[in-house]
Amino acid sequence: MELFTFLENTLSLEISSYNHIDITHLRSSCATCSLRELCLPVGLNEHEIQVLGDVVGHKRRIQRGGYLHRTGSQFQSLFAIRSGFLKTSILEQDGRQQVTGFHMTGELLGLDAISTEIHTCDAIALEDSELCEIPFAKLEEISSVIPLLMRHFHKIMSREIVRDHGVMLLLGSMKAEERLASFLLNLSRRFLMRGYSEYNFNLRMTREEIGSYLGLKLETVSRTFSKLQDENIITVDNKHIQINDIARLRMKMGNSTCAT
Amino acid sequence: MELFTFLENTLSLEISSYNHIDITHLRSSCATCSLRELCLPVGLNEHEIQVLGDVVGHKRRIQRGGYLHRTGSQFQSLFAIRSGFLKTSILEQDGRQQVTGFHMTGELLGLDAISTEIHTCDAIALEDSELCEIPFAKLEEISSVIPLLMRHFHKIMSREIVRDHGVMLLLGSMKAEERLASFLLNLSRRFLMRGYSEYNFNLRMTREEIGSYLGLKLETVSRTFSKLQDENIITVDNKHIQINDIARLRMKMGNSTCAT
DNA sequence: ATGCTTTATTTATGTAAGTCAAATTAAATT
DNA sequence: AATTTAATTTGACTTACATAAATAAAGCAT
Repeated sequence: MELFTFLENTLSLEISSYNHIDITHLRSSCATCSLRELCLPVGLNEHEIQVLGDVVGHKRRIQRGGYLHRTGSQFQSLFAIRSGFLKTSILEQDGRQQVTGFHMTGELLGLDAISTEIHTCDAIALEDSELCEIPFAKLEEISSVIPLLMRHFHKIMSREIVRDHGVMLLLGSMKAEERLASFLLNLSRRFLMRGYSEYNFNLRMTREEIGSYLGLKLETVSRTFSKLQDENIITVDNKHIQINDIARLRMKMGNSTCAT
Repeated sequence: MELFTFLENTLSLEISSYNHIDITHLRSSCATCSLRELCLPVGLNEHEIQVLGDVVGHKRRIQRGGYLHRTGSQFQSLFAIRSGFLKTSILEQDGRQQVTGFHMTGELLGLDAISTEIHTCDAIALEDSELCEIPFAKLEEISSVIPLLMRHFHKIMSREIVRDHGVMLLLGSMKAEERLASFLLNLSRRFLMRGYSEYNFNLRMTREEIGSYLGLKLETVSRTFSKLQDENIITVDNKHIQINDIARLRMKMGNSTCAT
């Protein structure tokens, strides 16, 4: 039951009506992580869950700093994050780099590679991580016979598009302070959804990686952190962030037009 | 046969091996536009094409300035652009706006709305446009029985994610001149793929809309156009663009590190 | 511990792009 | 064709962020 609560938070979906599904036996298996994202919230029956269980492949461990996949490598599987924290980034010929996302437990990696069956980004673990491999061909096969699974998978892809559009808005029209406020509030919410504190957390990434994601230089990230700290909105201790006044942090994000 | 060439260009896919499919009878029907994007390149058989034809709903005309859909409205269908030119943009409470894309013939709109079944952006015609409605529920239904269609649809969604990541790179790390060069080259390629001149085309959007898409102010867009014109790389006559030296334009885009 | 490397902070200075304002041109409307 | 409205261009000025360089702290191995 606790897991249901967790899932409701993580996925922002109503699953209370699916209490009849016994998922306790899945807890300890690798299937759990992918099922969280892929199957559970959509109310499959016992049989369907079992079918889906078969899709989930090997568990994979990646050490901090290790690559899950590199740009240009062949795509075969999606990866569901069971635990840990990863970044994805694209690298241009000229050395220009852009972090395209930070990813945590329950999220799905590899959606960009479906297009050409070649990975378009590097996925690097920012802390030791565990992933479940989901062979994509199998997933598609099974989607054909479990409509709700297909539907849910489409929603996951669509959600990624919506997220990207949000980042485009951020990069296209926000100032440094607003970007950082958005970023912190986004992390805060995601930690909360996973049962961690929304006010106290450790950043897994460097200032440079934050900067790359937000379209800022690391110095600007650092300076902006300091500024928010001076205003007693947050407390920064190296990688540890404490949000002291989430309301004011939200205001920082909200009205760019008012901000001077 | 000419249509095949067109499709190969448009979709960057090899369809020459599917010459056995007779698609001439589809030409004049509304189905054509959606089939272009959805079905043809993946080599369906006659029967499958017919099944797919049933998915395609009404043709819809939107006048210049008209809305295809608004943020917050209920999602039911994807729309394939049969002709015309549209923009999509998201609008925040505080008035901040971001153009998330410009869309032309053969492209598919509405993917972002699958997630919540509510449109997350406005879609506005920048010139009189014709669209084919594709009820999404039907599309999913049929995907179940035509694996190649499902596969292709997934690739389309994935391609949108890849595109968005490209825009994130642009917004996150390029200078005004590089952004505009990228933008023009992107348009150029897309016009070429549709059989139009790659060196001469008319912009359908205003400087302000370009600026919104590229994270720049309209004055900066205008100034940068003028600068590229001074260097004889392009000729700008209001909305008409002529690319005089595509190689140098590519260089403008390429090496941000070298550019001073 | 000790040094060595990476990461983070801080300050001063420079620059690309934003802002404001005004003139010009094009497009829409009557 | 006349009038209004919107779009574009250009110049002068300001600012937010980048760049650069020096310092400090943290992580990691020896």
